[in-house]
This record gives sequence, structure tokens and C-alpha cells, in this order.
Amino acid sequence: MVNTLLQAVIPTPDGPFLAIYSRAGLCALQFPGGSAPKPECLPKTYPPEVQSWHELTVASVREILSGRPSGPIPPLDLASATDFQRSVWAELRRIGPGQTRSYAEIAEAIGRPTAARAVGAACGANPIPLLIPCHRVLAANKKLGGFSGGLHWKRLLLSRERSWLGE
DNA sequence: CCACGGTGGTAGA
DNA sequence: TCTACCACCGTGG
Repeated sequence: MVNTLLQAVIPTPDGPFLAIYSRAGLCALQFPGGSAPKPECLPKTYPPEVQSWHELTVASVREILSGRPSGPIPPLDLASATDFQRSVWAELRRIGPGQTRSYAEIAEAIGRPTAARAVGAACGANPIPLLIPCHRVLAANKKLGGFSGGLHWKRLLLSRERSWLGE
């Protein structure tokens, strides 16, 4: 057993999200509607470390769902990611609520100006939506582009961020 | 290798 | 606008 994973539920007005933690930190976040977590995978008590991480996750998820900027987030476990993905995701985290960038702009920003399409793939591989805000990346024509979690979420998140900014 | 995308830009209808 | 087509690139098989 090299890497035990712990699941924890995040209750929100939009339904229960699911967080998954490793020893190193948060490694995945799932939208509501997936297969319900098996009870035996939801420990009665969590290690203190995980518990404090989860508090940060819950707060952050709720903030982002309401269109607000999020406070501190837990450590992210991106061990299984490629270097390219890590650089894309790091760049995504620089986009504030209500802001948007295009896939090409992200590619440009990480020094791979012709890799816009690969950036799209990296966004699709993002295991931690919301905290790594891939919903703020649009196509160059200012159109919506795609979203792994379902386009309705992307629309919803952007619309809430815009309205929080006062539009 | 090869195929497949959350792309982007161009050309024509 | 919408469609067709093509160059591009990181990933996974």
C-alpha cells in the first residue's frame, strides 16, 4: 500500500462534490452526480492533516461556486501529471474570477505558442476543476470551447463570476 | 508510429 | 455565419 486515498464529501447548494486526498494533498475533485461514494470509503474520522485540508477545500469550492475569489487552498497532489500539464495548470491558477483567457493565450504564456490544442487536452486532464479554474479558458473566437465536467457547469460558473463582479 | 482531442486560422458558400 | 480543411502538439496505445 504505497498511497492510500481518502474520499470526503463536500456538501454544496449545487449538490455533493467529492474530494479525494492522498498523503500529499488533494488529488482529485469530482462534480456531483457521479457514482455515490461507497460508505466503506468514507472513514468516520480523518487524519488531522486531511481534515484541515478538507476544511480549506470545502470553503474554496463554496466560494468559487458562488463566483467569489477563493481563500487559501490545500496542497495539491499532482504527482501523476506531466511537466506540460503542470505548467498549464499553474498558468490557469493565475486567472482570477470573471477573467478569461484563450487556449492560445495560455499556450503563449507558458512558452509554447503553437500548442493551443495540447493546452486544451491538458485542461481536459485537469483532475481538480474549480480550484484549478479550467472553466475560465475559452476558445479564441470568444466562444465557450469545451468542458470535461459538462458545458452547463462552465456556463454556470462563468455566469456567477460575472454577476459577482457586478454586471 | 498512429490516432485523438476542451484549438486556431483561412477560404468559400 | 456556417462548413470544410489543415497545420499544430502533447498523450496514450
